[in-house]
Amino acid sequence: MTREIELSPVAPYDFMAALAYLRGAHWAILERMTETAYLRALHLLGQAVLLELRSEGTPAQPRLALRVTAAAVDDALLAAAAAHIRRVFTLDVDPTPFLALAAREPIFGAVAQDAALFRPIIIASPYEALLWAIIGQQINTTFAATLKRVLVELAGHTLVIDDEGFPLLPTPAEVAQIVPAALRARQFSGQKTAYVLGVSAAIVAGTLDFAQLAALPAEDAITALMQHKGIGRWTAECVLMRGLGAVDVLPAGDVGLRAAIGRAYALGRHASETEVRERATAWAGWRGWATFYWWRSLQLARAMG
DNA sequence: ATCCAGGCTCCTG
DNA sequence: CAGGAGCATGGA
Repeated sequence: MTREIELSPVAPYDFMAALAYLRGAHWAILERMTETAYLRALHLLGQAVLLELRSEGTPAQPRLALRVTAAAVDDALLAAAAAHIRRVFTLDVDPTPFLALAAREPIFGAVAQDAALFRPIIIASPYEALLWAIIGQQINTTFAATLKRVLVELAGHTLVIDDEGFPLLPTPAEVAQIVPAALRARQFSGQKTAYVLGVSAAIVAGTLDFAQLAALPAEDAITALMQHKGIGRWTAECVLMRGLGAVDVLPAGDVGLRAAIGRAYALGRHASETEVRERATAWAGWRGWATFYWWRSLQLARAMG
């Protein structure tokens, strides 16, 4: 069964720019981008659902059409799907104050050049953001994408719609049941194996609860996340920023962020964590958004070869 | 081959 | 409390 709903982003909004970003994002292995559409299968309200998003407007007058396909699509599911897409694509956030910050500084202004048309994209769930952060610890993002695929292959299911298969991220319960040796045999280190299985079991047990964390001030949520083995400050900050959409969380120790800033400001080396924090005072209130555009500058550099 | 990747834990001093 | 080893693998 398929139903459709229309979404109106805060204008202006360029959906094609969002698609282009997603095509080059290593973490986006469950998303399928065609010329004009974004497709993604996920669990919503306990159901496996396929979302298909395409543009029906212009950047100046943006309108997006969302098709929701599942065994049964009631009003609640349709509303949940719309809310999900609005959150993931930050359709409801007015970027005006951020644009004012970016315009004050030529170098960052260039990095965030198209922020007027294209806003940060959030990972589909806090759990997926947490998996991506743990997997990505200390390894390059290409290899991290390989490991994420392994997790999906080992424990995930496939949603089949009209003879087409769409991979689903395994649930915490499904991941928690993976035998450690299976991950070790597929290039996971012993530590990553323990961390991924441990946090998944904690979610099943209820000792790690994203709904509770989302209600806390960012710094409290970071502290709470860091109580779990395998979650340091960087991982906690990534979960808030990429999974919960925290607009002002800055992973100042991040190697990629330090590299991007070092290069943009011609330091001839990585910026130090302290230097990142100092620069970031200029983006106060929007440091999470700033990080998104810095990271994307690395993605664009990669695409240039 | 060597160094570095969108780090974390544990152990020293 | 700061600093460093070990983890495991791939890409440049």
